[in-house]
This record gives sequence, C-alpha cells and structure tokens, in this order.
Amino acid sequence: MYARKILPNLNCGLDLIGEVLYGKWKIRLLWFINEGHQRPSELQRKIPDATRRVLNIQLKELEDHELITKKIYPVVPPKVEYRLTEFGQTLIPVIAALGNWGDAHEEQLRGVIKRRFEKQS
Amino acid sequence: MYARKILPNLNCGLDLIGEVLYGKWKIRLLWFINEGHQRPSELQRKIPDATRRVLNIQLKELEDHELITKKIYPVVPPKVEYRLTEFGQTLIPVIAALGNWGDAHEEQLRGVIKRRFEKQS
DNA sequence: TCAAATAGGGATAAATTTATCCCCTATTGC
DNA sequence: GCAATAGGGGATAAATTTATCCCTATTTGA
Repeated sequence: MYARKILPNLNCGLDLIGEVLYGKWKIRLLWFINEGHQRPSELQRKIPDATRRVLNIQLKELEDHELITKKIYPVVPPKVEYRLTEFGQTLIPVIAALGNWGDAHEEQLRGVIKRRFEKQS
Repeated sequence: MYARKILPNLNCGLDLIGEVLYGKWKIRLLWFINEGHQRPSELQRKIPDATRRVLNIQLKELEDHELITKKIYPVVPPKVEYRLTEFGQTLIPVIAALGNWGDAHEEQLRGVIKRRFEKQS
C-alpha cells in the first residue's frame, strides 16, 4: 500500500471513524462480509466494479484495523474466509444508517448528483 | 473543481451518500454549520487544519448537492452565511451516529490506526 | 498611509487513491 | 501437457483530491 507522508489528524470521533472507513470499497466489503459472503471470489462477484487487486488491498487494511479477520485454510486450491470481528460488528448499525439515508433520499440524491456532474462537464 | 473523467457508479444508497459525503472536510463543515457556525471565517477557525481555499471548494460542493445554502449579504466588508437545508438537516443524525461510534471506540481506534501507521513507515 | 478583517479565485504542485498489466503457486481433470 | 480453479503480489500509470502560492476588492481603525 501507499505509505502516507502526512499523518492524519485524529481530533475527534469523526476523524477516527473516517480513518478506518475511507476507501472506495471498504464499507461494501464490511457489509457483504456481514451478509455471509466471506470468500474473496464471492466478494469479487458482489463487487464487480473493483479489481481483485484493490479488494485485496482494502481487505488488508480492514484487517489491520481489526474490523475483520482472515482465515487461510491450508488446502489446495486455496481457501480463505473473512469474518467480522466483534469490533467490526459494532459498525454494522452505523453502515446501515448510512445506507438507509441514501435509500430514503435516492431520488433527490440522483438528481443533485446528476446536475452537478453535468455542470462541470 | 476537478472535473471527473470517470462517472461514479451509483448502485445503492451507500454509493449515493458516499457521493455527497466524501471529501476530507465535508462532514465537519455540515456539523459546525449545524452548530451555528455559519460564516466562512468562523468555519475556518473551527477547522484550522484546512486552508480557506479547500473549505470554499467543499462548501460549494455541499451547496451544489443542496445540503446547504449560501446567503451573501451585499455589505462591506462582505458577509456570508451558510445554513443547512431541510435536506441537509436530515443528515445530522447520521453524522451523529458516525461520531458517536468513533467516540465510543476512541481508544481502540487510536491503537489500531497507530499500529498500522508504524508498520508502513 | 498601512494593517486588519472579510470573502474569494486561478494556476500549479504534491499527496493519495485506484486501476492496469502481467506474473506466480499448486492440484485436479481432461 | 494444458486449462481451470483459488488466492495472491509487484511495478507502474492514471485519476482524484488537497495543499500552496499569490492575487483581487473595500472599509474601519491606529
């Protein structure tokens, strides 16, 4: 992974959660793992827009942040399973709150996002 | 602002909320505006780590996404006030949920973030 | 007359994150 | 021997986001 040059400021709870949740696919990874899609190939199928490489990198970060665990079975072909830690599980309601807000305002959000996109192009 | 080349995928509520909330200072801006710090100079004082330039850019994005309004008073020296729209207000409980989770797990979070940081450097 | 306060923006550099490309391991079944 | 399956990683390019630097304008107060 890229090594940061500037250390982030961690003043408040918002900084802290941002630090572990920022990353294009992280929230979705947590969500799908929670739903029971534990193997890398499954996750890849659920998130086809991301390359395998990026998913691996973000999974590693989630693991470093102790939100998930990685279990490698010594079999061939290889088998790997990710699971939420207890700590990771506490994030699920928060992620649900984010998703619910997005769902509840879907129409309006699509509208404003679309308009802004057209303005700049 | 930078003009995106690749259009984001907006499949679900999580994508949609991500689109309006991503941005290093946006969440904090919404929070402080909600707390009554409505003028640019006040916001700058509350968020000294950000430059004025970046705050302006992110405020503009929040405005384009209809989460805040900007009122310019035709006086000298200039006076500007930002306020949450009704739509923006609906985000406050969600932001509170994020901040609360971060606060509740502050110690653990500082630990994992610190360790990961040391590993890579 | 000069500094401070208020609000703002263009151009460009630096940092950071994602994406692309290509390669590796080992076994099972043709 | 070759493809498929399952999981992974290095090197590098491209995209995107933030930061830096410097400039504009007006009025009040010292």
